[in-house]
Amino acid sequence: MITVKEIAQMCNVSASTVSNILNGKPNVGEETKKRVLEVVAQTGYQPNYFAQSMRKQSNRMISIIVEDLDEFSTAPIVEAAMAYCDDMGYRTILMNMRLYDKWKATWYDDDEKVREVLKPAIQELQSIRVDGLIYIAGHCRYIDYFPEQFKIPTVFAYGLSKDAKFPAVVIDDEKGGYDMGTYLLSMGHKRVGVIAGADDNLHTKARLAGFKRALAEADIAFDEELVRYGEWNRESGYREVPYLFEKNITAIFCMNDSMAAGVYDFVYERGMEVGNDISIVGYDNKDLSDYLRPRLTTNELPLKKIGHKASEILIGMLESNEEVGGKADVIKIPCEMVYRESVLKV
Amino acid sequence: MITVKEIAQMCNVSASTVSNILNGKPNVGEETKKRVLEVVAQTGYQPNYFAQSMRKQSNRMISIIVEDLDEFSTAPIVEAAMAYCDDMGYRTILMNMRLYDKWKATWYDDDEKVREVLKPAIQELQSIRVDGLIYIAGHCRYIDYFPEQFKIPTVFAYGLSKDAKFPAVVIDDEKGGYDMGTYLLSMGHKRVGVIAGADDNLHTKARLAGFKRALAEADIAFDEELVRYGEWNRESGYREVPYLFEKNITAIFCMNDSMAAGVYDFVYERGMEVGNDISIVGYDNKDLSDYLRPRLTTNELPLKKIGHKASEILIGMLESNEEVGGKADVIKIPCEMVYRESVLKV
DNA sequence: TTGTAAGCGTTATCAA
DNA sequence: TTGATAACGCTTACAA
Repeated sequence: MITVKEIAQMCNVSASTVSNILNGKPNVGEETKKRVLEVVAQTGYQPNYFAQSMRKQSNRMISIIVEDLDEFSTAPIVEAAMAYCDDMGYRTILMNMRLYDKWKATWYDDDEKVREVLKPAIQELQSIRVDGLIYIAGHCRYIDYFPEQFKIPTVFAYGLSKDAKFPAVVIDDEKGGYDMGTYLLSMGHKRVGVIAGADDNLHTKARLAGFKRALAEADIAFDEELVRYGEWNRESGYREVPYLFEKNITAIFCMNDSMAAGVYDFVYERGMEVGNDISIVGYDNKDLSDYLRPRLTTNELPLKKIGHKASEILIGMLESNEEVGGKADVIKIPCEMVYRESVLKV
Repeated sequence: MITVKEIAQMCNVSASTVSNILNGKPNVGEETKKRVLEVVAQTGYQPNYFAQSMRKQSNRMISIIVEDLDEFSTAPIVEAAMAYCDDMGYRTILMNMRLYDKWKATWYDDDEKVREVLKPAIQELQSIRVDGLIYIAGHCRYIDYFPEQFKIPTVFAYGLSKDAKFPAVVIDDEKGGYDMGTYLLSMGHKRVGVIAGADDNLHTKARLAGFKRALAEADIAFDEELVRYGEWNRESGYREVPYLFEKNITAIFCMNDSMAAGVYDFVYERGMEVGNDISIVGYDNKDLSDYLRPRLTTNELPLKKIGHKASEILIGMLESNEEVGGKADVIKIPCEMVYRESVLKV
């Protein structure tokens, strides 16, 4: 690989002159400048990034750690985060823990498993001397994998930090649940069943809280009997919906699109029609929601916004250089309702 | 940040001794070794990666350039490639050109646009002194964006290099078209319409060629009139299918799942039933194919395998250190048929 | 068994 | 306006 020294020799100047020119320093002769730039262009010379950052003691590098790149919510967040970092002149380095790929859902309750994978990743971060870290969770929860002494400026995205000193950017699930509730109410549905996710899940709790708030505002009593808990997948939607049908409901709020699809399966099997005999809404606005028939009304996850905001906060921290004292912010980004044809006005 | 020097001082030894211990060199006293390792553990010292690779003149780093991380086929390829690189002890650095995000489909015919984005990425590669590159295309075609003098060992994935010196790993589209053809024939369909992608697209051409081969083997004449060309999206499936219905076909081979979904839309509107009045197959096995009703028979893209193979080839090149002479291999990975309920046996 | 010194490629400082 | 020199943190050859 060609170096400054060689460029310098070829131009009959010193290495420092070449460096000065390349770094746009003032006080360089027009003549030499032209000559050097020409040679640089000809040779395709690129300064060695390692040498540069070692010397400068700064590398404008941000690491993005994801729990699984293949999880549906992750790639858009990453894409948006990278876009912003790029624009701000930061390099990004993506580390993929492949948690789902390795263990399906069995790591959820096993912090030790995650710590084991995260440890080498963190070591690498420290070894690379990244300026900051964006940790992108696969699903929302309190995350507590980082060692006490972890000091790299970090922002959490799509998940929360147990350690309150780290900022986090998450979905506004409460508002999402509230919006769904008000919408169903506005369409005249008074007995609304809910197929929630796991009952101790943060998404579940917040969406349910918002839903209750909507009911309360309309002076409708919340009935715990109308809530069933699934595992976010199609099968559990299919499995739980019969219990709801026994309760005389006219609409079902599924807390994600996959479970809604399971409900569609059941409704179809019974020869009924969604958006007619029963109204259904989902959550996420995954691709599939537009292919169900009738198309599913749902609440779109603001994934790109989350990625953007997280990197914005991180870079803000890096550039302001303020000591992160005490409790950091938790930013909640609202979802956006997508109205389609799965809800009947009654 | 703590350095070897400081560790050395704390242990009353020299920096080289610390380095030797950390790098598992022989001829170090058990006693000092223990002491040093202890201090290293206590301080959480991590060697500076930049200093290391500068000194060692090697960094075991592979870059992955993607045209768009958000394109459905990309993340799985990346995930698999990263997994293999990890296992082999290579760091990966992902660069996302965000071509679709920036320009939708308008860059397809505009090589200059792409070169403009690729150029800084390549400069960065060279600046980081990566050992190798995996270029992941957003869709299959001949790629010709790299400068003449580009010398970094490179493998293409999901796309081909115009410059024959670079190996490529792509889908075996010809076999995919053939498999679809034989399957439909085996189900008794003799007049099969085709909704293809853009007519100059490599996927289109190869899948059509395979399809023709299947027909030929069954002694059925290929009828150009039964082929319509779309733009890979739902709308074009919907738009093109009426022409096919005029031709008395009993089945339709859609060259991707999205166009198949458009055909479903049309069939549904006409009050007919897929898998009964008309048989339909797709291609890709995107999520949506499992949510259409009836579930869509399709051909699964071997994305993980492509990512794995591409990195395997690249690392093979790096470790064998052979000069890449002349023409490189193009590896074709077969798709896997996914049989569901959208085809009627006649 | 351990330590000294040199060098990887760059840039900042300071002197010419 | 330019150049010599030192330093970033690490590893390695060689000397002790």
